Amino acid sequence: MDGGEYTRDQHRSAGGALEGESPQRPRDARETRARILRAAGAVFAGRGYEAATVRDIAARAGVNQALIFRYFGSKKALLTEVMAQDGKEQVSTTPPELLFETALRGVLAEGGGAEADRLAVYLRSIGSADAAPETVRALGEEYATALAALSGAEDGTLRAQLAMAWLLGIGLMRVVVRQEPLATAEPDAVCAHVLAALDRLLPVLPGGEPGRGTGQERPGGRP
Amino acid sequence: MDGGEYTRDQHRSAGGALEGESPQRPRDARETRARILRAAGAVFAGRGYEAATVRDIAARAGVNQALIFRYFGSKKALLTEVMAQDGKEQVSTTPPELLFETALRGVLAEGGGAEADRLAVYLRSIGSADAAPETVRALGEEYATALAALSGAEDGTLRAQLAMAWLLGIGLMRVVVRQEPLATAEPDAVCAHVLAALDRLLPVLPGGEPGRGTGQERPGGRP
DNA sequence: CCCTTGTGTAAGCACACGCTTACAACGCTA
DNA sequence: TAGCGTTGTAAGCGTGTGCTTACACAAGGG
Repeated sequence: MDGGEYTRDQHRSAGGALEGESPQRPRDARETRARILRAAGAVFAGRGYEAATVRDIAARAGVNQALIFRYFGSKKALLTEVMAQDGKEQVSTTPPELLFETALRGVLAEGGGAEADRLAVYLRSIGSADAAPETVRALGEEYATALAALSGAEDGTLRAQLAMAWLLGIGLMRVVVRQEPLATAEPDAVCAHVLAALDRLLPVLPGGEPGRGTGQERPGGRP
Repeated sequence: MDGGEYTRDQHRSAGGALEGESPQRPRDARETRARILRAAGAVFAGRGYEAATVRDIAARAGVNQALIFRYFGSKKALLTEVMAQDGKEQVSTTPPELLFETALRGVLAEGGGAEADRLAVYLRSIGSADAAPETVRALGEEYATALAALSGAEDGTLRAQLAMAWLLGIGLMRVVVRQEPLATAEPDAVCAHVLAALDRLLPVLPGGEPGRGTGQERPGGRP
């Protein structure tokens, strides 16, 4: 399917420093590890955990597959490491009332940003691997508690998880089911609809009536 | 893991007509086919397509695995047939304005009803198998057009698909991620929240303010 | 009776997978 | 130079998979 990019020319790699870190060292374990991680992310995202093979990942990374086991121990451990990449960073660096919209826009962002890739890994691997559901649960818990905290309602956690479920579902429809018109709809349009609807669930989120484009109004408190 | 029910006593099967069709025929191809189909549904739902094995399904159905290939040709064809079971029936037999709530309640229904099983098959197999996304897309199209028809809005299809995405996401959270409290929340409570929120998206759906239980109000037109 | 057709079974083929092993090339210090 | 730990490689082991083959019964027709 995909052409054979990344066929690294053994040692003496040319000049093209591709991560902004120590360009052109011939036997660099850190670089190799990172390369494997990146390749694994792409392959897991494109095919799901079960369908992805260690040989594929090794080939894409341009390394021998034995290295994968030296560096990560097992295929499952590799998946875990791929999914654990930052992730919870966003929760702690984004103000809670913007968390949902930020995440939504991340889901809606086009074309293999690292973030969309990670979501695809979740979605495509979620059915198997049992590492995936666990990670989704853990990450989801962080998002949910952050969102629940700012809704004063008694069932705030439920409400927050319902919102997250919508996020996941939208990602599923766009990334793996690819159903039109949702798959290629304008992020702004989707965002407006979702935020408007969620106004009933989590009243503190920004975003009022549908069709307004980016939500910027209603910046402050709730009654 | 699961106890070995279904260890059919070869020929001379006892009396218990279990499908309401031609009880107790010793070598009944139709019955065997149906048994395989049922077993496949259960195994695919519990483990996802890739992780499920033909041997598992055969054992659960109490038949030789070679029969599976005689009757269905391949594992993938079996998946397709399992997912194609009725499905679109619901769309044509349910009045559009109740379609969403009916589907939602199906998703929320506890414990392996055939419907929840089929949803689990979708969700757990959606990442791989590429038969699954296709079927979800096809089925989703039917739901979406039915829902879109009753919303007069120009972007009715988008709105309908967003609603379906929520459905899928809620199913994912409950069935495969199993995140609490959503996983074991009261169907009525979830339903009320979702319908209330969707009132902004698809105004013709029943269901107004949250916390009311089943919605019955606002039966008619939109402005 | 044999022959054919439909249903069920035991055994195994070919292959791709995750993972391991034995070894070579390199960079470094002495 | 030799010694040593690190990084990379080629080859293959064991296993489980989807799927096939060759055969055993049952029933009907000549």
